[in-house]
Amino acid sequence: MPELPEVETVVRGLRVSLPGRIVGEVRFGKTDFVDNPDEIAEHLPGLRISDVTRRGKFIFIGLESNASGAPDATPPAPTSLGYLIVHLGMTGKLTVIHSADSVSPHTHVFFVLDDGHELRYTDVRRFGRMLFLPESRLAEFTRPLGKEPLEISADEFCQRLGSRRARVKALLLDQKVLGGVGNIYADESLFRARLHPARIAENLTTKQLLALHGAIRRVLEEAIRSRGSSISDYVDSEGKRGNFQLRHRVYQRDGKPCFRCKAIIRRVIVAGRSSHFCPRCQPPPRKPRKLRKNSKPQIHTDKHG
DNA sequence: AGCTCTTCCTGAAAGC
DNA sequence: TGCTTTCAGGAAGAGC
Repeated sequence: MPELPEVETVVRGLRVSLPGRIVGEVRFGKTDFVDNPDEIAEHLPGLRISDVTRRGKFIFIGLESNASGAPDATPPAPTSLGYLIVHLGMTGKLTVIHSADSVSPHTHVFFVLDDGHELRYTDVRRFGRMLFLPESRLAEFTRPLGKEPLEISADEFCQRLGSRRARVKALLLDQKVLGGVGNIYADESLFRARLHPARIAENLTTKQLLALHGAIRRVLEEAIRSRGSSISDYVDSEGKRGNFQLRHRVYQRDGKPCFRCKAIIRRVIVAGRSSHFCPRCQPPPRKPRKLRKNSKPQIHTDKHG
């Protein structure tokens, strides 16, 4: 499943071949995962791809006017007209291949390019999403998105999570809090920070939050260097698999011994997701005492000093 | 505010 | 062998 490192790997690959290309015909198979297929088919042909960027798990393919049409006059500066935005969901793939190459099953969108290639979107389960976003609505689209995990400062990370009463894993998965962390990297980060996924964020010490902030950074950076994790059938824009799955410490290792302490890795459901952890390295939160009618309200000591 | 449940979809794996 | 059932999961929405 593509998370930040996989999406980043795809984006870096697309960045090699897409910028400068002019979009030609757009063809669709199924469109139930596309917000505005008619707009895409109508507006994209003739536009030039300016760049490819990432926000969280979203891929932004920048589109500008093709200013090279007039042979005589000085071409006007290209203006950004908007973005083709793609979320790969669980099984989405974006690949650039020759138009003559065979079409893999479940390929639902074809963007013909001006150099004999096509940008194709393939998605078995169609949990992905695609839309054309005009420049004028960029802010509206990005406003609710969470901070980039590789850019958020330690201070802001501690503030964002430390004030929340939810389980820490639920917050890591919440794309309005952090953009790009999914189930794999949430589990791997929590293991490295030695925090149980069901810990309540508010109850973590500043030291623990800082450890988590650092763990997320290290895990994501290491995974990007490994070109992502290939669980099931993830491949990048050139069809190549990643390698980070070989370095997972807990994800999908339930029943196997912890690399650090040899305890058996366990799997539980937290925040509706399979969560893998070492019961010794990541001790569970203390069972909250059953509240009695006349029990005093619990006072948390201020951990921020 | 935050939890659980449901929905979307398909293929893999388990069950019979 | 072959059919049926179950499960997985990112995100959004409903209901509690």
